[in-house]
Amino acid sequence: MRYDVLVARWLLHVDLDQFQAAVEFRRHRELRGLPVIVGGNGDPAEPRKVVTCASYPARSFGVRAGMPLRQAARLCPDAIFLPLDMATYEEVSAEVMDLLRTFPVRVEVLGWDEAFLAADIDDPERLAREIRGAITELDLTCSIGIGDNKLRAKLATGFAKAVGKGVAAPGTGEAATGASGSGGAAPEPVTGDGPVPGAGTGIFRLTADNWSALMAGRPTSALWGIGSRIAKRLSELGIDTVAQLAAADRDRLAAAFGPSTGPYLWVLGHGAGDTDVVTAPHVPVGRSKSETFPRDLTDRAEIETQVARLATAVAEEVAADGRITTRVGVIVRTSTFFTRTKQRKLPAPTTDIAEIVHTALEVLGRFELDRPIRLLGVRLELVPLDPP
DNA sequence: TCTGGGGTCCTAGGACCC
DNA sequence: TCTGGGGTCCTAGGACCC
Repeated sequence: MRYDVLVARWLLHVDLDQFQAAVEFRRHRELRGLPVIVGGNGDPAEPRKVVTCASYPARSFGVRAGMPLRQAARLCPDAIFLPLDMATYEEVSAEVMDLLRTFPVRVEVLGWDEAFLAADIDDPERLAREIRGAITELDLTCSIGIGDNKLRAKLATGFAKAVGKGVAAPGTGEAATGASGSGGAAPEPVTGDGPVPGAGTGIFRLTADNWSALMAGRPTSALWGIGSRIAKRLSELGIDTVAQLAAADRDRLAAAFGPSTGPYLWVLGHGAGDTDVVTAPHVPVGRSKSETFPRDLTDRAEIETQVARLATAVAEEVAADGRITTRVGVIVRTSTFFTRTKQRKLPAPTTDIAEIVHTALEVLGRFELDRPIRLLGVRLELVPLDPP
């Protein structure tokens, strides 16, 4: 397979708005404009299930992705709760990606509701408007960030997202809630000098020209790749803003974060980044299956049964994909939310489901298992595919 | 009201070998 | 009864992202 890595003039980041909720609105038009919350089995009373996507009206009640469903139900008692429907989201996502590929761009799929596009054109805003129009035809909406690299295009989308609809601009402190379609509280995207012109209109351009003006004063966590932990460690070094990160000493960052991560953080501060758009389908390096149980497990036999079940399920999926397993890992999370992993390399790569299950149980046997267990998981690492 | 599920990549330490 | 340094493989954990 040939990789398209031609230098592109513009990078576009296309991000579907409130994706899972929007998919539900497509088939339940009567729900449009209502507070809809998608997550779990659609039962707000179910413990240990969380919000995957909340419609904008639901967000106005403070409902956020990653929040327990029961909490969402308290914040927004009149919300309509719907179960996750992975198969449909996957179908709609493929429909959107196929549509994007009809434009004169190269498409790199980033998730169900996101893609990077590389375009060699003169007027990226015009292209973005055309794409938004086409997406509307699918009964969906999207925001589009335009940048001179992927990082800036991705961050531009944050400025593009509609203000006041529960979606934060970059740097408003709403880093990674851990779910797609997540949006934070919605303060005005400001730099300190007031609102950003053009923000919230669905399309926004962020390049070297306006990088400093828009990003310098924002917290480091506004950057794609800096989460709360690294932001905190940077803060301990006296680095709180993007401008301070850009001005930081690279050797100092390397000493604090490692020879690869340190300099990478410095690069992020400058807004530099990749421009490669890889159109080749993604080949996963591993596959896992995990489950948080409604009630903690304490019975050893039950724990073993569940691990065997998860191992069987994930091994069958891997086998169906024609992939070969090299390592078997087990994840155990206790009721205290302590998470531990152990893994073992197989003597030889295998497709044998019984051997994988047996190994998972062997790995499980190395855990203490002296506390109630809330989650079990099995992860398989796979032999890389031969290059075509 | 406690905190989902599925991924990727990086770092660090110990074992082992030369 | 010593001592070094490099390279690679393996595991555990951390951090981030959708």
